[in-house]
Amino acid sequence: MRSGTAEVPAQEFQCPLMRLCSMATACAAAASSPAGQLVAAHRKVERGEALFRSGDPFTSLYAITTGFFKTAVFAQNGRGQITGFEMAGDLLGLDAVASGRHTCDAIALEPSQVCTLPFDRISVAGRGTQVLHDQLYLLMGREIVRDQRMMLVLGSMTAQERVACFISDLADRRDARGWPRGEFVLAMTRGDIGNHLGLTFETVSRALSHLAARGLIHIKSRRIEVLDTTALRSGAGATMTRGKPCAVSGGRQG
Amino acid sequence: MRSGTAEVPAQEFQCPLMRLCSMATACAAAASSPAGQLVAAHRKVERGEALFRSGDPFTSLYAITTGFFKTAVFAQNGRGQITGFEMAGDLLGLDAVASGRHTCDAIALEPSQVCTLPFDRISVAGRGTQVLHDQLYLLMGREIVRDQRMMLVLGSMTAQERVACFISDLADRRDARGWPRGEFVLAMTRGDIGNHLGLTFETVSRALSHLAARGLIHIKSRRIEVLDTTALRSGAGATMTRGKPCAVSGGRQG
DNA sequence: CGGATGCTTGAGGTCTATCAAAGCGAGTGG
DNA sequence: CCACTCGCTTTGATAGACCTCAAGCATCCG
Repeated sequence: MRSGTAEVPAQEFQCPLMRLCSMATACAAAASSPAGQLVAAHRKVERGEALFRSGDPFTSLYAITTGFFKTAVFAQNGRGQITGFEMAGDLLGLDAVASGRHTCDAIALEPSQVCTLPFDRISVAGRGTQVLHDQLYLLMGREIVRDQRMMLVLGSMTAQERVACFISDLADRRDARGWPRGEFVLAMTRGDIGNHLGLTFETVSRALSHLAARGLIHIKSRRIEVLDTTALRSGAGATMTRGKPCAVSGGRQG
Repeated sequence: MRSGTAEVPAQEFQCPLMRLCSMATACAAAASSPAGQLVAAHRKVERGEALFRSGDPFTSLYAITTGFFKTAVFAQNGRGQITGFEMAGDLLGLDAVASGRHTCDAIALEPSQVCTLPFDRISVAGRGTQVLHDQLYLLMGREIVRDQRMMLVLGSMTAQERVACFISDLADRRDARGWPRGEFVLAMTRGDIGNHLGLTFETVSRALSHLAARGLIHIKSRRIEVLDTTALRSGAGATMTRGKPCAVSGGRQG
């Protein structure tokens, strides 16, 4: 009920972490405490505003109900790396579980709305029931798998493959939410994409143009149309030199 | 015996996840079940052997007591990416929490020994106490932070910086275990390092040679001696063109 | 001792970064 | 409403970092 009041039914999520939310609510109810105590509040984040920043104390997890975020970690020298783009239905804040402080910035790319989930209360509520813990394990485990997949992209793919993967990943995530996967509008700049993929914005632009020239996608600035999902997903290897079946010596998998 | 491993008591851990182990034991005891039920068994893994492989069903977490592992994820096309090198005191298997199946291979680089922690039993044991859950959250959270830091390395550093970071990270991790951080023997090949860092083994070799020429380290094949920790850690930017304070446009925080 | 595997180093090619300029779009103010 | 500005995008030319190919050496092991 929590986020069911807004006006954009198509692109909005009732409660992105429905399971977690309802679990939490159920737990809270079971513990005879008001549900509102667990799912504290909805918070609006303006475009360009930070939901939290690296170094901020860890208070809550945030479930995105509407909008789009980017998360970025930073090195001492100031260099930054966008570790991911999160959309409605995604969870933000898991980076802070370990140290009690956030290790990345979360910045809204669009006017967004999140559902605040105070972590300590989740913990307390979960004490009675295993379900909540299981759900959190699942979410953290997914984050680990996602990050490792990203390492594969960054470590072993050419520019064009990275961009192709990026687009097809976005499409897949939209699909998983029941949104049209064929066409959409990018919420981030070429610069952001490039940073995320370890490329410059010019290279991203060129890669997109090239993918379009090959007929895999159609682009008009931020507007993307996916024409050949299969080719995109397969990495879209084109004039690739790299990409030998290679490696990881030592094991099998020659 | 290859790299001076075995029979060196200094390099061994009683139980790497001491906290988790003892917690588990305590919990089990509290639940009036034999402790041996939680920490099932110690298992030996030969050099080159897999502790588990991608696709294997998730049964346990593994705490390394002795030895060295590499973990690698694979793409459909067979390309692999080494996501990390794990040493005594590290935990293996968190990749499988989300899906119930392992998403990477874990291969021993040395004769190793692990402590098996059946996950379902941990869950059950944790039902009563929060401590065990907290410990697991901590460990998973650390994995997330580590992976994201690796994304920063892969996405924004030059070859030489990556190698410098790699070496200094190894040194730090040895230090954290009370081992001499100044000199050690690499358990992995140049090829493995290169794969992990998104480079070729030739480039790794050259980068190491260059770092040695600059006096930051001393190398003799696998034997490493760290001479200038500070310079190494600072990324060791040398003839770097990349690496402007740059980025992550969009938000502000120029 | 010979073979195998891994490491080093060199030469040349290629992908991607860098530098540069022009087109486009959206928001602003006159 | 239009000119203007500013940020984003596209595209080109050039340079540089890293990969590829290749040969020689070191180390390990049967």
